[in-house]
Amino acid sequence: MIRVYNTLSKQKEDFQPLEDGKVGIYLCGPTVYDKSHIGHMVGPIIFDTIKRYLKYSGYDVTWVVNITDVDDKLIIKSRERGLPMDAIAAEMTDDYLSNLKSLGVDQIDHMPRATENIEEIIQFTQDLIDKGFAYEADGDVFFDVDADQDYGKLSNRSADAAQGEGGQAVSRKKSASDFALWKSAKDDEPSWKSPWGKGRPGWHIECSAMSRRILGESFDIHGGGLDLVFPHHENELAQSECCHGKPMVKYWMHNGLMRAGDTSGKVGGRSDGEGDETEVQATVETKISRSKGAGGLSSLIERHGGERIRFFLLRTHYRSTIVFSEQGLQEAGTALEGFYRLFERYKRITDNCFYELTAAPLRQQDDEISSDCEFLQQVNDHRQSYLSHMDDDFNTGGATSDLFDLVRTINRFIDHNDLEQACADHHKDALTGSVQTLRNLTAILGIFSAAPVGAAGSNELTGQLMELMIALRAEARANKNFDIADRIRDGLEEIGITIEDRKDGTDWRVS
RNA sequence: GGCUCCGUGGCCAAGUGGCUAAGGCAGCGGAUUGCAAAUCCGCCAUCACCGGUUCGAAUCCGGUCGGAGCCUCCA
Repeated sequence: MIRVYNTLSKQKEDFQPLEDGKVGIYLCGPTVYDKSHIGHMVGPIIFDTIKRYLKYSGYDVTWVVNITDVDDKLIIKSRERGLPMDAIAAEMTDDYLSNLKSLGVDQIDHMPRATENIEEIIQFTQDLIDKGFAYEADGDVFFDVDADQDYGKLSNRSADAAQGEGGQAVSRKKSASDFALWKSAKDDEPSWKSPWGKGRPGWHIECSAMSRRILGESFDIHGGGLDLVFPHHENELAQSECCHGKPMVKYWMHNGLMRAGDTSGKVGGRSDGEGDETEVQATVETKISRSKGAGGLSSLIERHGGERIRFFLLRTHYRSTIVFSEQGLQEAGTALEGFYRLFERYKRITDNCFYELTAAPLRQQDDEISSDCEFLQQVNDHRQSYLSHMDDDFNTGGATSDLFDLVRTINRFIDHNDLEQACADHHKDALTGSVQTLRNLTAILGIFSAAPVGAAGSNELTGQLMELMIALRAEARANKNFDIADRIRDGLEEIGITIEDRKDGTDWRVS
């Protein structure tokens, strides 16, 4: 039984979708006014993993991530850069999508844009007016918080404690906590025709409208960053439930926020203030979106690779705060090396490529692996532990530790039976079975779908040169000329190539 | 001020009432190696502090200290 922490009830609940076997997930995506930073990727990566796990558990999952492409910030950006709003939105959406791709997020089924759902949004707003939960004021439409008895139940806030947006709108609102469903537009602002004049949607209404269109009036999971609980999700919930008279979402899931905690200055950074050297030493941790120099996600991906970043995020439970640091990323990379080494051993022994293995689509099929072989028994124990971690509110941190256990178990099996020397058929079968299990479990996390770049021969010329170097070194070693042999090895190490001697030959890799 | 959450070894991080407190990184010792690398084996914590509940708590309750988020745009 999968259990899920629900922000609404503040506790873990048994996961039971509204419709048997089917799951609808809506995740709040970005407002595309600027390039994405790593904090924007936490939600997509964890929900990508959650969807994979739910699929593996037998559910038919529909996952929606919206793109907010109309909003005050976009309008401001558009003025600053002298470009139309939709051009900026298109540029930033491309950036977002390419980041998702690099990080292996490929499970999204729908990515609706606010501007493509204006009709739906207007309809939704009209419904709320008709039902007495919203009112028009001078071209603006506001949600009437006082009309909603339940307002505040998600973020545990009373209506009057929840002061809405201020500014010019404030005078037209009946209550300070009322929020805009529709905003009237000035002449130079992007706008759409509506029953209340030209205008644009408010921030929250698009999610209510688009989730209804794609997932229905009630759906299973709504996700987003912890910072969206109030006001965004509180208001979405209010709109939808007042409009439909039934619960909008069964499980509200919120991921922890990422903070910058690095003093290296490259990606992390400090929150504010000028600060001299001594201050920089005292690491200031801040929410990424508020820290300076938080951008540069694409350069981060270039330097570390998407897999490392994904693994780094998945090693922590999704609800906890993640402190971002270069060091943490580096460590994640080192930890990943152990897997790569095992895949190489597997290839040497069986001549099969781990990355080409097809992951078992379903947990049930996978359950059938039982054996009286002690080794496979241990493999299965680790698998069971992995699954119970994932069942427990998608505890990817605990699950990854089972993966390390699994790797060690397999390595031990290879060592104890000297499989790299000679591998009998029954050993080969056992090894293959265990590696297949590893494939199945890592596929759920969305890692190891392809060989890491630069892990083997980067190009033909390098390969040929390395062959020559290794041959020369082998000759030196055969002649017990270890000074030369070591000089070659040390020299290569200096330029980032690691040499591994084994009984039947020498391997190399870019480290 | 109101509302949440967190504080586990040098660092990261599972565990949320009961076997000897997972795992990763770093470190140390050993096997292996010409020496390395890789791999394997072994070593390295009583859970911020104080008090309480309990036969029994890192895990529940109260307090103290420290940190974070939301209450304004925010993944």
